[in-house]
Amino acid sequence: MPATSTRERLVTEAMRLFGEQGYSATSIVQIEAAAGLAPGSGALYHHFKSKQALLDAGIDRQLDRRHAMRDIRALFAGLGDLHAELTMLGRYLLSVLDDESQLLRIAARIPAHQSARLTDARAALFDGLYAELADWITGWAPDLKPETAATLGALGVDALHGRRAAGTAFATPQPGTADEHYLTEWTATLASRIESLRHGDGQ
Amino acid sequence: MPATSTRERLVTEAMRLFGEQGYSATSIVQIEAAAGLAPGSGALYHHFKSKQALLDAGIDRQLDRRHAMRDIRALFAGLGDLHAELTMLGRYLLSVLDDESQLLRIAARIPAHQSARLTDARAALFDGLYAELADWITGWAPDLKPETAATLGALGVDALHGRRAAGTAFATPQPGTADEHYLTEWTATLASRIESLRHGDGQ
DNA sequence: GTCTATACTAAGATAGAC
DNA sequence: GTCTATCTTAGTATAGAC
Repeated sequence: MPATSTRERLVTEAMRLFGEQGYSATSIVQIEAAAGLAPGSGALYHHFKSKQALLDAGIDRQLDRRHAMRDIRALFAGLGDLHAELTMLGRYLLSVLDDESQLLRIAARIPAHQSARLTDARAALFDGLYAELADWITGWAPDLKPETAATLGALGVDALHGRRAAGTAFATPQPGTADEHYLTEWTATLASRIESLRHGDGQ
Repeated sequence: MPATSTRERLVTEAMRLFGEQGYSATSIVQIEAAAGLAPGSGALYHHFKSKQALLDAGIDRQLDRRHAMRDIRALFAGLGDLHAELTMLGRYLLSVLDDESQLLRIAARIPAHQSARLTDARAALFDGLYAELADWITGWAPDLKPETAATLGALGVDALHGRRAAGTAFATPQPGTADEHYLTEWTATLASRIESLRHGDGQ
């Protein structure tokens, strides 16, 4: 990490501290200190108009990263095996949730009305993940009612998110020990439901 | 609601405001005003030593309520039909999450280290719900490895929690329109998995 | 761009009259 | 137990020297 700009360091440290302590509980002084500036000097304000503007910059940076990661999903289409593809899809969904865990942690702690940008970023993430799983399910059970596929997609993503939400309260990304067990059961459960829907179609 | 004590009103209003705005974003002045005391008077401090003590009292009150609700689960044991029992169990789990939504909302917004009592209350709730679903599953598939039952129990509860977590960011308890669809799919998915585990036992 | 110093505001908590 | 008034601390943000 050679020669990052002060502005960049401020965003990085601010988002880290927001994630650990919450937005309002993190002071400008702390952020300045963490970024290597003199704590208490208003040096931060030469880069950002306000604390809110700093948060907005952090959100935008995360959104940029999110866009840069698009179209990875195509990588594991076409294995031809429902169970194998679903396993990879589950792993992928979990990794996305981990990439976004900082933003999710911050969003979870801020009252919804306080930052529309943050609320929107969170909603867009989940809408995307719901749709991703639902689309994949539809590919394997084309005659499924769109509503059923959407609900099952939401259920699958919600389960993974719920799994992370407990650890999301803490700052540490959580050990992956039991992750594999969970993911195995997740795959088996969804696969079982999808299989039964493929035969009893129209549902 | 006749003649509630000032102390009781303070706890009620404080927990409501903590849930809506977060703990640190809610001021003593606001709480006093909401409870019908003169805003800015230290009148609150005749009932509670500090803001933290007020939160603790709110948590304890919720824990008391939780204990008072125990042993309802026995009500829907013994219908004899897996699908029917699971539907009722799902509805019950959702209702518990709704009863606890205020506390969960508050807990989600407070850094974990700031209130061990709150973190513990949250963990105890989920441990209880995980075990409740896992036990029921074990009743229908006795030969299941305890670990598998536990994982599937966690998955089921996590899915319901994830479903509520989106709405949990907001203060409103969320309309129940799509709840039935979700619960129907939840039941079908878990039932499908349990059925398959009953036959391919030992797993 | 970063520093020292400080203005301004709001919060948690206390003292003492009634 | 509740009030008015106030102490103390901490946070956001700004001004001006370097």
